[in-house]
Amino acid sequence: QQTNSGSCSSTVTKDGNAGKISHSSAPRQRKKRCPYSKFQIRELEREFFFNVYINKEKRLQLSRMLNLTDRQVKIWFQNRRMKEKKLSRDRLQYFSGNPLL
Amino acid sequence: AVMILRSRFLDARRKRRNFSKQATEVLNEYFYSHLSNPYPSEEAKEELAKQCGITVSQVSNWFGNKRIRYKKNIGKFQEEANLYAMKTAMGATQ
DNA sequence: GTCATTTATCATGC
DNA sequence: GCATGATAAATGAC
Repeated sequence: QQTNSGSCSSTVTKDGNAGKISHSSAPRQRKKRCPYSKFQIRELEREFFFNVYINKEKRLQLSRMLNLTDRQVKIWFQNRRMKEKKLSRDRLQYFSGNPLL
Repeated sequence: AVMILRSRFLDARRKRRNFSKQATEVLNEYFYSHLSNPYPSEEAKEELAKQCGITVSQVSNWFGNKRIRYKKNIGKFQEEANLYAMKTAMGATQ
């Protein structure tokens, strides 16, 4: 597929909320979903294979290497664990209807 | 042999198939009759899944997609909403 | 931490 | 060409 182009690059620009103290009706919007690159996914999956739970040090290390925030890495592991659980459920259901076992 | 089953499993997961007309009918009936709170409980999801011949996850997916797409363009679903409102009204008076 | 969601994106059907 | 189902980021309840 395509590699991530400019719109999602999380290079240095963090949340652009510098200076604005406009409280009350602050329309701070939800962060736009930005699909990760193949390289990012590969590295995340590699670490997930070693340990499903990642510690703080490796998380910081990974986030720097992949140009992601530690929050993003943390959430990726949470979602990945949920995905693994669902995969297990689906496998069980699929093979329990035993087609050819 | 194991590899074949594994690949078949992966393919079955990825290939999308539209639900049957009856299944969509059942889901829409529930959705529009609970339009003020279209969040079926876990038990309701299981019942819907059984009626539709699909999994609970598929029911959750359907409601997730339906809620966001309805909210995003209510006008497009107005006709459909009226249809099912009429349908449930007919069922209630008989 | 889990887990049901929201939202955008992907992949397919037709 | 969009409609539709499934999946991938992101949030929030608990």
